[in-house]
Amino acid sequence: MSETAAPRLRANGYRDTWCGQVLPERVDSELRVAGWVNRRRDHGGLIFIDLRDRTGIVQLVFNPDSSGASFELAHKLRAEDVLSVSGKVVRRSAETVNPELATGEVELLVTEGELLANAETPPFQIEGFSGEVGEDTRLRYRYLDLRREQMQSALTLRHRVVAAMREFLDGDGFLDLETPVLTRSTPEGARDFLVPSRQQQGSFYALPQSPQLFKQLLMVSGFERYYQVARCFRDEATRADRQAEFTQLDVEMSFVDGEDVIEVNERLLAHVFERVGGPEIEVPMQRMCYDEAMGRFGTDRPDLRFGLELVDLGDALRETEFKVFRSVLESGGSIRGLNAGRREMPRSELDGLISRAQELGAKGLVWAFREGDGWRSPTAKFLSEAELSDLNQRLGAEEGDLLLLVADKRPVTDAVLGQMRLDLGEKFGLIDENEHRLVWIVDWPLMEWNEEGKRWDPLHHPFTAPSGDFDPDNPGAARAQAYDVVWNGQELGGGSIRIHNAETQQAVFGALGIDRETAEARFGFLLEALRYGAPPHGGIAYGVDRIVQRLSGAETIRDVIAFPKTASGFDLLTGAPAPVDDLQLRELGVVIHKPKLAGH
RNA sequence: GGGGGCGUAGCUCAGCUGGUUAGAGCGCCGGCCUGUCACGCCGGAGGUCGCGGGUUCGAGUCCCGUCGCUCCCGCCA
Repeated sequence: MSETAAPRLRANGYRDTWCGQVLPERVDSELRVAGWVNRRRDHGGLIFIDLRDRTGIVQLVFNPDSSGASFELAHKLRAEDVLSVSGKVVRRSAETVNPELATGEVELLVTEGELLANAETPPFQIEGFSGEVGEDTRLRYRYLDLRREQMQSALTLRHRVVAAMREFLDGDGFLDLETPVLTRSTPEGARDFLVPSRQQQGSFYALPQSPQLFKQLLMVSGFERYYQVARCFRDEATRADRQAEFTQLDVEMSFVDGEDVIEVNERLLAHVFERVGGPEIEVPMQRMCYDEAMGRFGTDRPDLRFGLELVDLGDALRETEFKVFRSVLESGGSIRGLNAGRREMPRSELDGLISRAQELGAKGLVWAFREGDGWRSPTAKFLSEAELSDLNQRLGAEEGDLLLLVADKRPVTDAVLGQMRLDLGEKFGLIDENEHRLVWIVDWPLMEWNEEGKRWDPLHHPFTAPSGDFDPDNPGAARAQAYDVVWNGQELGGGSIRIHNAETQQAVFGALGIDRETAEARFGFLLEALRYGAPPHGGIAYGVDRIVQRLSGAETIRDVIAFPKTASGFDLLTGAPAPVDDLQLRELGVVIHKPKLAGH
């Protein structure tokens, strides 16, 4: 259970030793331990209690001869009662050693015991139950769920990760500085959590989506190297790897270029992984251009542990008679595909792939098995022999290989095939869980065209510095001084060099469709600060929860957060969010038009 | 906002094509038990089948609505 050495204990009336430290070298010594009753085995004339604290479990033995009055106590003990006992450490006879237990060679022969607290029967068994308790029950009684060894380990690991981050940054001259949690709403990006102001009725604070602007201001202020373990808030739907409230390691440095930031961060990651027993990191880490990542994997966070790479097929179909492909190519779209390898797949599963492709935004999916020089596929009859043979060649198809093709606008083909590649990689067991691939994604576009909104959106955020001069008339051509670090297909962190002069910042705002007045109203303080001597600066932000999730092997981010919320944002333990009384609302000047009572 | 899955004892689940008294394992309670470690043995209690409505002679089962949990899509600069 222990992830760190237990701290020294001052001997007191309750205990002088941790449960996990009742080890063979203590045989014959008298000691006192305290903890929770993990399990009791009452044999009538002999009672065994497994006593648990955060360091582990030790077996207590009560018998009428040596335990005296505490024998009667032991008989009444129930699961999760809190107990302090003293006694003598004795070696177990060879046949009663429990090799499953770190303390299994010894046991504590109890002479005195004190019941510190009675426990009601817990709603679920803390230990010794092989099934998986439903998550809502776990969250409703999270303080009990957290007693489980798995959760103790996860949160201890989380502590160690954050401690290692601090240790590294402290040693490298970074200052841990705090920034406000009550801040200003910026309507771009994710929805803000708003906090009504009592003193300025009708006005609202917003909880920060990140400390981005404040850390830039700290650079203007000359702190040069800053970090913060910062709680961030986004009022968006949650996912297995997303919570509305999450923790970020936020880092910013002055007088640096992208290489400097990457160098520091490679050392940071190597240090953290080394400290917590994560996979070894080779420095310098692999780098991949954004365009290459999109081209080969259809995503800006590629999982490099397996192949199934995407292939451009448009050139093989320039002259095609197949109307579907033809119209896509004529309207500037792309045809891309991947070779899933030699797979048997019944028709029902192939239909499932089509549904999945449609769910991901494709209009359809072409599947085919290479057969001779051609295809076995419903689509084969629409394509010429030459085209089929060319496609087979481009996809590296061998006899029987399953080929998947999507025709659409480039972002759609990438998104669909990129996700299907991951689905298939998992389905076919192509991912070696022991392999770890970290990669920097570099050379990003600064902006991408938002077809729906008919405007340019930043790929990172509007404060990212362009590479070289920025041409406001051709924003799509601009590249960004940005870098994301990706681990096995998950983004651990992302950052950039920031714009450090007001003119460039204005020009970028302009290209993003934020006019001068709006920019002044929302970001005037930043533009102003940039005019007072801002050093070149940049940094990065890491998703702490995701890093810990990965390191612990947890299925969801919720398993490494002490008190997470459900998918719909409820805290099942406290009942938040909850209605407030009218007086509070009146003081805030808030009027509720449609009171929606929580169904909790 | 949309789609899928789930909701039956404290927990994890089974419950067929609608049918008579809704089951199992664990836990819990009582008894017995001096070497167990998922202790064992005997006995027992425990159910608003999420909630509301409908169909039916009859609903855990079918239909509609609703609430909750979860996964996915949208969203997440």
